[in-house]
Amino acid sequence: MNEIFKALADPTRREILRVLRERERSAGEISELFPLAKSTLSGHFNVLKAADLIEQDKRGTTITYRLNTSIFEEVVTHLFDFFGTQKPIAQRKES
Amino acid sequence: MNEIFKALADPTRREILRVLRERERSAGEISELFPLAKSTLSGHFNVLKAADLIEQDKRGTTITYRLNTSIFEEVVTHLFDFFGTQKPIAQRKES
DNA sequence: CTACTATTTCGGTGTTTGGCGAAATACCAA
DNA sequence: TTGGTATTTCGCCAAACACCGAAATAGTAG
Repeated sequence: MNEIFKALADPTRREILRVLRERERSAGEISELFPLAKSTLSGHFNVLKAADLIEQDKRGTTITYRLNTSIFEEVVTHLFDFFGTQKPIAQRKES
Repeated sequence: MNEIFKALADPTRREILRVLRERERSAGEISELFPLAKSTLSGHFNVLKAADLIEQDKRGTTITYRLNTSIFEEVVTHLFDFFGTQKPIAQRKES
């Protein structure tokens, strides 16, 4: 969960997710949309992958990235954990 | 929005939010729950305040923090913007 | 005013992060 | 194998971040 929030903290990575929302794209296609070095983008892909926010699949020398939408529910669930206005879901024993 | 995600990126800050979810607390009370210097926590409060995730109110020399739950909807809306599985909300002219 | 308590601000330190270009890897085609 | 394209990994650097303790601020009580 920590990795997800860390990944979402960077505006470039959020924009990558937005771009992938429309359709999957190769690393090269994505890099054309950003004024950043490919190596920099590659680093962002790694962070997003580690957070399980994107998935990759490779054909030939081309790597295609696609959004992992299933993670979305997890994030929302945790947000409820901070902000949910109803009574605690369960009594946490302390903290 | 950027400030919100940045604020949520740190585990200590997320834990502060969780603690404030139960009830509002003074800076001093919060600091007892964490193995960190008060000055460090104070820095975290500033970040959370800047992101509008918490509100403060001061009586005498005691400052009480409380969760701003209304921001929650905003965050979820933006998450939909990344992950929402339905058709694009609106055609963004480019990117 | 002095003393005390609650909290923040300041200056510093070590670590993490985002950026780059160059080199490495991987695959395909000639 | 040589060459070309797609992408990543590797140093490196500067900026941002989390943390601390000490000093400053602010309020209350004597």
